[in-house]
Amino acid sequence: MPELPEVEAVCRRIRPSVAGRRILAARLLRPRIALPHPSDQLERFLQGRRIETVTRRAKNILLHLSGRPPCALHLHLRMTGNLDLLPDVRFLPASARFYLEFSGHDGLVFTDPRALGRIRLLNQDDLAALDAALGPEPLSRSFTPARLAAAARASSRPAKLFLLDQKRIAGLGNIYAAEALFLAGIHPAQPMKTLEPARIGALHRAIVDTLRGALRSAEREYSRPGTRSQAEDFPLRVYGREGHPCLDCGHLVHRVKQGGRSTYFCPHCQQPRGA
DNA sequence: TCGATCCTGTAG
DNA sequence: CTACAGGATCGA
Repeated sequence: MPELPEVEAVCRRIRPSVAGRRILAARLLRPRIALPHPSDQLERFLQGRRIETVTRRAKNILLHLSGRPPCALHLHLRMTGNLDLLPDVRFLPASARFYLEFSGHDGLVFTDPRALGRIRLLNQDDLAALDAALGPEPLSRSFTPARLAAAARASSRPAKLFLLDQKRIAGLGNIYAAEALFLAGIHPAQPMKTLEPARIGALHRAIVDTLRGALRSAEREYSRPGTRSQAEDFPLRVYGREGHPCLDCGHLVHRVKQGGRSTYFCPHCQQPRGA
């Protein structure tokens, strides 16, 4: 679930019910995800604090907390994490790994079947370091074609790996990186620095369009009861479609490994160009 | 810049 | 049984 659009949707969904609330109790059901914090210390630290605001940076969720030295609870959903509002924390889902309890037994739960997600406490320096380690937010004004072009010129990495690098662009993941490259007609192995300016422009547009579309879809999903597959609102054009005909040209979609992860692409619509 | 690793679940 | 999964980090 969690690339930038899904993480943003989670933030928007929980914000109204979480911002301004006081934490009556915190429980870490899987201590490992909060290392190196000792679980009892983390629970004690959170107890009694107030959540001021909920913000997002790339795929990172930040619950800014009240208290003397300003700090924040940093949540990363990784592959299968999620945050849900609970009417009553005495009834937890099976994949609950961590939760905060508010007044009246309602709460916020971190669920994660694979338990690859992470929770940490960040001070001001940590927050600044986190921000500094990340590239521009692709849905903000700071993400311009010129900035993308400048970063591209400086990198000989394959386009797909470039897009996954959070230091270059913050928040793209395996699915939407593949989708953006397909939209822009770029071969995933094409070295970034060999892309024509026009291609960079197309890629910039493709990234923004892909993320905007996915965000709208993710928001609608949360606002609607019942489980709908993402594909119903936001059909993926190449991701997961190995061996199926390309929706644009009919050639079969290929799957290759890059950086240990699957990349899907159309060999006809996304041909390597130039050097 | 790779591969292994952290975990659990699901599909083939 | 094996392969794979929307992520990131660490050590070689």
